[in-house]
Amino acid sequence: MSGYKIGALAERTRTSAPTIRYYEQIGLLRRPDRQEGNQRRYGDDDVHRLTFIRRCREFGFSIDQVRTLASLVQDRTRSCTEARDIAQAHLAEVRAKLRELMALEVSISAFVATCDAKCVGGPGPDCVSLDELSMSNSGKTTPGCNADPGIAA
Amino acid sequence: MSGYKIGALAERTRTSAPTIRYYEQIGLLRRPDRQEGNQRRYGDDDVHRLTFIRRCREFGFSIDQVRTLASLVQDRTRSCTEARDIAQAHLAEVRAKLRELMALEVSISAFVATCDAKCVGGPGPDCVSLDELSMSNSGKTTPGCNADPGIAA
DNA sequence: CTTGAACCTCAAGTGGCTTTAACTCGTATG
DNA sequence: CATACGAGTTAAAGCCACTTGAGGTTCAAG
Repeated sequence: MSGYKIGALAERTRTSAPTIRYYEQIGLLRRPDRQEGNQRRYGDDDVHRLTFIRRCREFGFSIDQVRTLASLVQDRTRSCTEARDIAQAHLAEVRAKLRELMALEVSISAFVATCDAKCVGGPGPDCVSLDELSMSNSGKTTPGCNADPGIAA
Repeated sequence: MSGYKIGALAERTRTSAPTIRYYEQIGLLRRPDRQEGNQRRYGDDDVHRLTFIRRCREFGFSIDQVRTLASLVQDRTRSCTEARDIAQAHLAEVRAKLRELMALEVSISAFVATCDAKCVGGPGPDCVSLDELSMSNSGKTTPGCNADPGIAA
Protein backbone atom coordinates (compact mmCIF):
# COMPACT_ATOMS: atom_id res chain seq x y z
CA MET A 1 0.00 0.00 0.00
CA SER A 2 1.95 3.04 1.17
CA GLY A 3 5.47 3.50 -0.12
CA TYR A 4 7.03 3.66 -3.53
CA LYS A 5 9.47 1.16 -4.92
CA ILE A 6 12.64 2.55 -6.40
CA GLY A 7 11.25 2.54 -9.91
CA ALA A 8 8.24 4.60 -8.85
CA LEU A 9 10.44 7.11 -7.07
CA ALA A 10 12.67 7.30 -10.12
CA GLU A 11 9.74 8.01 -12.38
CA ARG A 12 8.28 10.68 -10.13
CA THR A 13 11.58 12.52 -9.90
CA ARG A 14 12.86 11.89 -13.43
CA THR A 15 15.87 10.06 -12.04
CA SER A 16 17.22 6.61 -12.76
CA ALA A 17 17.20 3.84 -10.18
CA PRO A 18 21.00 3.48 -10.23
CA THR A 19 21.32 7.20 -9.57
CA ILE A 20 19.04 6.90 -6.56
CA ARG A 21 21.15 4.06 -5.20
CA TYR A 22 24.22 6.13 -5.89
CA TYR A 23 22.79 9.08 -3.94
CA GLU A 24 22.07 6.73 -1.08
CA GLN A 25 25.60 5.41 -1.21
CA ILE A 26 27.15 8.86 -0.98
CA GLY A 27 24.81 9.80 1.84
CA LEU A 28 22.73 12.33 -0.07
CA LEU A 29 19.59 10.28 0.45
CA ARG A 30 18.77 8.40 3.64
CA ARG A 31 18.72 4.63 3.63
CA PRO A 32 15.04 3.76 3.26
CA ASP A 33 13.14 0.99 4.95
CA ARG A 34 13.06 -2.33 3.19
CA GLN A 35 10.03 -4.44 2.57
CA GLU A 36 10.01 -8.22 2.74
CA GLY A 37 12.44 -9.37 0.11
CA ASN A 38 14.86 -6.53 0.73
CA GLN A 39 13.39 -4.01 -1.68
CA ARG A 40 13.61 -0.30 -0.87
CA ARG A 41 10.42 1.50 0.12
CA TYR A 42 10.14 5.28 -0.15
CA GLY A 43 7.66 7.83 1.10
CA ASP A 44 6.57 11.32 0.12
CA ASP A 45 9.40 12.83 2.12
CA ASP A 46 11.81 11.09 -0.17
CA VAL A 47 9.98 12.33 -3.23
CA HIS A 48 10.30 15.88 -1.95
CA ARG A 49 13.93 15.63 -1.05
CA LEU A 50 14.91 13.99 -4.30
CA THR A 51 12.92 16.50 -6.29
CA PHE A 52 14.82 19.23 -4.53
CA ILE A 53 18.13 17.53 -5.21
CA ARG A 54 17.41 16.97 -8.87
CA ARG A 55 16.32 20.53 -9.35
CA CYS A 56 19.50 21.82 -7.77
CA ARG A 57 21.53 19.52 -10.00
CA GLU A 58 19.69 20.82 -13.03
CA PHE A 59 20.76 24.25 -11.89
CA GLY A 60 24.33 23.03 -12.06
CA PHE A 61 25.05 22.96 -8.34
CA SER A 62 27.69 20.40 -7.37
CA ILE A 63 26.80 17.46 -5.17
CA ASP A 64 28.57 19.17 -2.29
CA GLN A 65 26.63 22.37 -2.80
CA VAL A 66 23.41 20.38 -2.96
CA ARG A 67 24.35 18.66 0.26
CA THR A 68 24.64 22.04 1.95
CA LEU A 69 21.48 23.43 0.38
CA ALA A 70 19.56 20.34 1.44
CA SER A 71 20.77 20.68 5.01
CA LEU A 72 19.60 24.31 4.97
CA VAL A 73 16.11 23.18 4.13
CA GLN A 74 16.17 21.11 7.29
CA ASP A 75 17.63 23.77 9.58
CA ARG A 76 15.30 26.74 9.41
CA THR A 77 17.40 28.90 11.71
CA ARG A 78 19.99 29.54 8.98
CA SER A 79 18.53 29.01 5.61
CA CYS A 80 18.00 31.98 3.41
CA THR A 81 21.07 34.15 3.48
CA GLU A 82 23.35 31.16 3.43
CA ALA A 83 21.48 29.67 0.52
CA ARG A 84 21.68 32.96 -1.28
CA ASP A 85 25.45 33.07 -0.80
CA ILE A 86 25.88 29.63 -2.28
CA ALA A 87 23.63 30.50 -5.19
CA GLN A 88 25.51 33.73 -5.73
CA ALA A 89 28.86 31.94 -5.80
CA HIS A 90 27.45 29.47 -8.27
CA LEU A 91 26.03 32.29 -10.35
CA ALA A 92 29.50 33.78 -10.64
CA GLU A 93 30.82 30.46 -11.90
CA VAL A 94 28.01 30.15 -14.41
CA ARG A 95 28.71 33.66 -15.69
CA ALA A 96 32.43 32.93 -16.01
CA LYS A 97 31.73 29.80 -18.00
CA LEU A 98 29.28 31.77 -20.08
CA ARG A 99 31.97 34.30 -21.01
CA GLU A 100 34.35 31.48 -21.87
CA LEU A 101 31.84 29.81 -24.12
CA MET A 102 30.98 33.05 -25.85
CA ALA A 103 34.63 33.64 -26.66
CA LEU A 104 34.82 30.05 -27.84
CA GLU A 105 31.85 30.52 -30.09
CA VAL A 106 33.56 33.45 -31.75
CA SER A 107 36.81 31.54 -32.23
CA ILE A 108 35.34 28.39 -33.62
CA SER A 109 32.90 30.08 -35.94
CA ALA A 110 35.83 32.14 -37.22
CA PHE A 111 37.73 28.93 -37.83
CA VAL A 112 34.82 27.43 -39.73
CA ALA A 113 34.50 30.61 -41.79
CA THR A 114 38.19 30.53 -42.64
CA CYS A 115 37.92 26.93 -43.76
CA ASP A 116 34.97 27.76 -45.94
CA ALA A 117 36.68 30.77 -47.47
CA LYS A 118 40.01 29.12 -48.18
CA CYS A 119 38.93 25.69 -49.30
CA VAL A 120 35.96 26.53 -51.48
CA GLY A 121 36.93 24.06 -54.17
CA GLY A 122 37.19 21.12 -51.79
CA PRO A 123 40.16 19.77 -49.84
CA GLY A 124 43.58 20.63 -51.05
CA PRO A 125 47.17 21.04 -49.93
CA ASP A 126 46.77 24.82 -49.75
CA CYS A 127 44.70 24.66 -46.60
CA VAL A 128 46.30 26.72 -43.90
CA SER A 129 43.57 26.96 -41.30
CA LEU A 130 44.80 23.95 -39.39
CA ASP A 131 48.43 25.00 -39.56
CA GLU A 132 47.63 28.29 -37.95
CA LEU A 133 46.50 26.44 -34.86
CA SER A 134 49.95 25.00 -34.30
CA MET A 135 51.80 28.28 -34.68
CA SER A 136 53.10 29.59 -31.39
CA ASN A 137 52.34 33.15 -32.36
CA SER A 138 51.70 36.09 -30.09
CA GLY A 139 48.42 35.37 -28.39
CA LYS A 140 46.43 35.39 -31.59
CA THR A 141 44.53 32.16 -31.97
CA THR A 142 42.12 31.71 -34.80
CA PRO A 143 42.13 34.43 -37.45
CA GLY A 144 39.48 36.95 -36.58
CA CYS A 145 39.52 36.04 -32.93
CA ASN A 146 40.96 38.34 -30.35
CA ALA A 147 39.44 36.82 -27.25
CA ASP A 148 41.37 34.59 -24.91
CA PRO A 149 39.25 31.49 -24.55
CA GLY A 150 40.93 30.31 -21.37
CA ILE A 151 40.22 26.80 -20.25
CA ALA A 152 37.25 25.17 -21.82
CA ALA A 153 34.62 22.95 -20.26
CA MET B 1 72.38 20.75 -27.16
CA SER B 2 69.36 19.99 -29.34
CA GLY B 3 66.26 18.67 -27.69
CA TYR B 4 64.03 19.78 -24.88
CA LYS B 5 63.46 17.92 -21.68
CA ILE B 6 59.88 17.38 -20.62
CA GLY B 7 59.90 20.43 -18.38
CA ALA B 8 61.04 22.69 -21.22
CA LEU B 9 58.38 21.30 -23.52
CA ALA B 10 55.79 21.78 -20.81
CA GLU B 11 56.78 25.39 -20.34
CA ARG B 12 56.74 26.17 -24.05
CA THR B 13 53.28 24.70 -24.50
CA ARG B 14 51.77 25.74 -21.17
CA THR B 15 51.17 22.09 -20.27
CA SER B 16 52.22 20.06 -17.25
CA ALA B 17 54.75 17.26 -17.43
CA PRO B 18 52.24 14.65 -16.21
CA THR B 19 49.83 15.74 -18.92
CA ILE B 20 52.53 15.25 -21.55
CA ARG B 21 53.24 11.75 -20.23
CA TYR B 22 49.51 11.11 -20.24
CA TYR B 23 49.21 12.20 -23.88
CA GLU B 24 52.06 9.88 -24.72
CA GLN B 25 50.34 7.05 -22.90
CA ILE B 26 47.09 7.45 -24.81
CA GLY B 27 48.97 7.72 -28.09
CA LEU B 28 48.29 11.38 -28.77
CA LEU B 29 51.99 12.19 -28.69
CA ARG B 30 54.67 9.93 -30.11
CA ARG B 31 57.13 8.25 -27.77
CA PRO B 32 60.18 10.48 -27.87
CA ASP B 33 63.81 9.42 -27.89
CA ARG B 34 65.43 9.01 -24.53
CA GLN B 35 68.79 10.35 -23.55
CA GLU B 36 71.25 8.49 -21.33
CA GLY B 37 69.50 8.06 -18.04
CA ASN B 38 66.13 7.45 -19.64
CA GLN B 39 64.87 11.04 -19.78
CA ARG B 40 62.61 12.10 -22.65
CA ARG B 41 64.03 14.38 -25.33
CA TYR B 42 61.75 16.43 -27.56
CA GLY B 43 62.27 18.45 -30.74
CA ASP B 44 60.53 21.34 -32.44
CA ASP B 45 58.11 18.96 -34.14
CA ASP B 46 56.85 18.00 -30.73
CA VAL B 47 56.49 21.63 -29.73
CA HIS B 48 54.37 22.25 -32.79
CA ARG B 49 52.20 19.22 -32.36
CA LEU B 50 51.62 19.79 -28.68
CA THR B 51 50.87 23.47 -29.27
CA PHE B 52 48.27 22.40 -31.78
CA ILE B 53 46.81 19.87 -29.38
CA ARG B 54 46.62 22.31 -26.50
CA ARG B 55 45.00 24.95 -28.62
CA CYS B 56 42.35 22.50 -29.78
CA ARG B 57 41.73 21.48 -26.18
CA GLU B 58 41.36 25.13 -25.20
CA PHE B 59 38.72 25.31 -27.89
CA GLY B 60 36.91 22.54 -26.09
CA PHE B 61 37.48 19.77 -28.61
CA SER B 62 37.49 16.31 -27.07
CA ILE B 63 40.63 14.19 -27.10
CA ASP B 64 39.09 12.09 -29.84
CA GLN B 65 38.31 15.12 -31.94
CA VAL B 66 41.83 16.39 -31.42
CA ARG B 67 43.17 13.03 -32.50
CA THR B 68 41.29 13.35 -35.77
CA LEU B 69 42.21 16.99 -36.29
CA ALA B 70 45.86 16.19 -35.65
CA SER B 71 45.81 13.38 -38.19
CA LEU B 72 44.31 15.82 -40.70
CA VAL B 73 47.30 18.08 -40.29
CA GLN B 74 49.45 15.15 -41.35
CA ASP B 75 47.36 14.02 -44.30
CA ARG B 76 47.06 16.98 -46.64
CA THR B 77 44.84 15.18 -49.10
CA ARG B 78 41.83 15.48 -46.78
CA SER B 79 42.27 18.26 -44.37
CA CYS B 80 40.15 21.31 -44.75
CA THR B 81 36.58 20.27 -45.35
CA GLU B 82 36.83 17.44 -42.86
CA ALA B 83 38.27 19.77 -40.26
CA ARG B 84 35.52 22.24 -40.93
CA ASP B 85 32.89 19.56 -40.39
CA ILE B 86 34.36 18.62 -37.04
CA ALA B 87 34.58 22.24 -36.02
CA GLN B 88 31.03 22.85 -37.13
CA ALA B 89 29.73 19.92 -35.10
CA HIS B 90 31.62 21.19 -32.10
CA LEU B 91 30.28 24.68 -32.69
CA ALA B 92 26.75 23.33 -32.47
CA GLU B 93 27.57 21.74 -29.13
CA VAL B 94 29.07 24.94 -27.83
CA ARG B 95 26.00 26.89 -28.85
CA ALA B 96 23.70 24.37 -27.19
CA LYS B 97 25.65 24.59 -23.96
CA LEU B 98 25.60 28.35 -24.29
CA ARG B 99 21.81 28.38 -24.44
CA GLU B 100 21.65 26.09 -21.43
CA LEU B 101 23.91 28.33 -19.41
CA MET B 102 21.99 31.44 -20.34
CA ALA B 103 18.77 29.85 -19.13
CA LEU B 104 20.62 28.83 -15.99
CA GLU B 105 21.84 32.35 -15.42
CA VAL B 106 18.28 33.62 -15.53
CA SER B 107 17.04 30.96 -13.11
CA ILE B 108 19.76 31.34 -10.55
CA SER B 109 19.80 35.10 -10.54
CA ALA B 110 16.05 34.99 -10.05
CA PHE B 111 16.58 32.69 -7.08
CA VAL B 112 19.15 35.06 -5.58
CA ALA B 113 16.82 37.99 -6.10
CA THR B 114 13.98 36.13 -4.38
CA CYS B 115 16.21 35.37 -1.42
CA ASP B 116 17.21 39.00 -1.17
CA ALA B 117 13.66 40.21 -1.40
CA LYS B 118 12.15 37.79 1.10
CA CYS B 119 14.87 37.63 3.71
CA VAL B 120 15.88 41.26 4.00
CA GLY B 121 16.07 41.18 7.76
CA GLY B 122 18.40 38.19 7.86
CA PRO B 123 17.66 34.51 8.14
CA GLY B 124 14.35 33.45 9.47
CA PRO B 125 11.79 30.68 9.38
CA ASP B 126 9.71 32.54 6.82
CA CYS B 127 12.11 31.79 4.00
CA VAL B 128 10.30 30.00 1.24
CA SER B 129 12.78 30.23 -1.61
CA LEU B 130 14.32 26.89 -0.83
CA ASP B 131 11.01 25.16 -0.32
CA GLU B 132 9.86 26.16 -3.74
CA LEU B 133 12.66 24.12 -5.21
CA SER B 134 11.26 20.92 -3.77
CA MET B 135 7.72 21.47 -4.95
CA SER B 136 6.77 19.22 -7.79
CA ASN B 137 4.70 21.92 -9.44
CA SER B 138 3.85 22.32 -13.06
CA GLY B 139 7.10 23.02 -14.80
CA LYS B 140 7.70 26.30 -13.03
CA THR B 141 11.06 26.28 -11.32
CA THR B 142 12.42 29.35 -9.63
CA PRO B 143 9.97 32.23 -9.30
CA GLY B 144 10.45 34.55 -12.24
CA CYS B 145 11.95 31.83 -14.34
CA ASN B 146 10.11 30.38 -17.25
CA ALA B 147 13.04 28.76 -19.03
CA ASP B 148 13.67 25.06 -18.91
CA PRO B 149 17.27 24.74 -17.83
CA GLY B 150 17.64 21.16 -19.05
CA ILE B 151 20.71 19.31 -17.98
CA ALA B 152 23.57 21.39 -16.63
CA ALA B 153 27.30 21.07 -17.25
C1' DC C 1 80.64 14.71 -2.74
C1' DT C 2 76.42 16.48 -1.49
C1' DT C 3 72.34 18.66 -2.22
C1' DG C 4 68.01 19.52 -4.30
C1' DA C 5 65.42 20.14 -8.37
C1' DA C 6 63.77 17.71 -12.06
C1' DC C 7 63.07 13.47 -13.93
C1' DC C 8 61.24 8.40 -13.90
C1' DT C 9 57.24 4.63 -13.28
C1' DC C 10 53.14 2.90 -11.64
C1' DA C 11 48.85 3.31 -9.26
C1' DA C 12 45.06 5.58 -7.44
C1' DG C 13 41.94 9.60 -7.05
C1' DT C 14 38.57 13.19 -9.04
C1' DG C 15 33.06 13.99 -10.16
C1' DG C 16 28.81 12.20 -11.13
C1' DC C 17 27.11 9.13 -12.57
C1' DT C 18 26.40 4.72 -16.10
C1' DT C 19 27.08 0.10 -17.24
C1' DT C 20 27.81 -4.72 -16.51
C1' DA C 21 27.40 -9.14 -14.30
C1' DA C 22 25.27 -12.26 -11.72
C1' DC C 23 21.80 -12.78 -8.65
C1' DT C 24 16.81 -12.70 -6.29
C1' DC C 25 11.89 -11.33 -6.04
C1' DG C 26 7.11 -10.74 -7.47
C1' DT C 27 3.51 -11.55 -10.50
C1' DA C 28 0.90 -13.26 -14.55
C1' DT C 29 0.03 -16.95 -17.52
C1' DG C 30 -0.15 -21.90 -19.38
C1' DC D 1 2.57 -25.91 -10.23
C1' DA D 2 6.08 -24.46 -13.45
C1' DT D 3 7.90 -20.94 -15.80
C1' DA D 4 8.85 -16.70 -17.98
C1' DC D 5 9.58 -11.90 -17.48
C1' DG D 6 10.17 -7.45 -15.53
C1' DA D 7 11.89 -5.12 -11.67
C1' DG D 8 14.58 -5.35 -7.85
C1' DT D 9 19.35 -6.52 -5.39
C1' DT D 10 24.73 -6.14 -4.83
C1' DA D 11 29.49 -5.16 -6.04
C1' DA D 12 32.65 -3.67 -9.22
C1' DA D 13 34.29 -1.55 -13.39
C1' DG D 14 34.01 2.13 -16.92
C1' DC D 15 33.77 7.01 -18.54
C1' DC D 16 36.66 11.65 -19.40
C1' DA D 17 40.83 14.18 -19.03
C1' DC D 18 43.63 14.66 -16.28
C1' DT D 19 45.89 15.26 -11.30
C1' DT D 20 48.09 13.53 -7.32
C1' DG D 21 50.97 10.55 -4.64
C1' DA D 22 54.52 7.28 -3.51
C1' DG D 23 58.90 5.94 -4.05
C1' DG D 24 62.95 5.83 -6.70
C1' DT D 25 66.76 7.80 -10.23
C1' DT D 26 69.33 11.38 -12.67
C1' DC D 27 71.31 15.81 -13.44
C1' DA D 28 73.51 20.22 -12.59
C1' DA D 29 75.29 23.41 -9.30
C1' DG D 30 78.16 24.44 -5.27
